[in-house]
Amino acid sequence: MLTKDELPECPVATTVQLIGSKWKLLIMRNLMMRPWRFNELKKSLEGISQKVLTDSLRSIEEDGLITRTVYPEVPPRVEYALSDLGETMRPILDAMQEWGTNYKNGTI
Amino acid sequence: MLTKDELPECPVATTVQLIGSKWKLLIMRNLMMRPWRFNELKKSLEGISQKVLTDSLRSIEEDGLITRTVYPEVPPRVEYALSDLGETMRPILDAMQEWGTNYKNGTI
DNA sequence: CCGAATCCTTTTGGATACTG
DNA sequence: CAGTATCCAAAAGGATTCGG
Repeated sequence: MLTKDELPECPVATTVQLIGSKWKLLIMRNLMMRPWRFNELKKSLEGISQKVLTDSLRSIEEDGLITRTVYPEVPPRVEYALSDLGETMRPILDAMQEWGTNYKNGTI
Repeated sequence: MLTKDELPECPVATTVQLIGSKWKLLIMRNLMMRPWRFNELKKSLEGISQKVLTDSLRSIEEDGLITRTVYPEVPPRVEYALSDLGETMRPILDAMQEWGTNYKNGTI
């Protein structure tokens, strides 16, 4: 979570600070559907390395956007899910999804 | 402008490909208000270097999101403005602005 | 004023090997 | 399965200089 003195003046800049990068946005897009396991995310996000995925997940977890649940099984199972805060970002992802759809359609 | 075979399947990925980076989003946020001059943008975007600003502007210009107009004066004046396509991204930036506002307010 | 070009540092990220 | 650790290559980014 960002502390108060790290928050930029502009609200957009605040948002950008949390999810203004390629992989974080794509991870959030996935988690908008349902919880995902680590390797599931890795397969889905074509081209991402394990390191980058781990780092990205840690970062947005620290920012309180997602939760990480470890199920003590063998083999281990770890699930990533949206937090309540992360859920509030849905309108942003929806807007991006709609724009991308129209763009590909040639509607715009 | 992206060609058809460069477009990813997911609409969000398409959008991310165009504006999924810190500075591009902040540039678009500014241009949502009105056209801006180069040095004006540079002053507004605290911490950006001339090179990064130039590169970012070229990139989103090539993608058709903004226009670049050179006024043949002395000293030269160059204005960057939203294209019609760029204008259609307003809902995305609006969603980010609203989220950032609520986040800073502690409303969420 | 608005860059392009160059050089150089810093950061990011991929590959691999290893672990509970 | 879900990581961590290490090393190294690639890319991004800063500083500076120069030009129309």
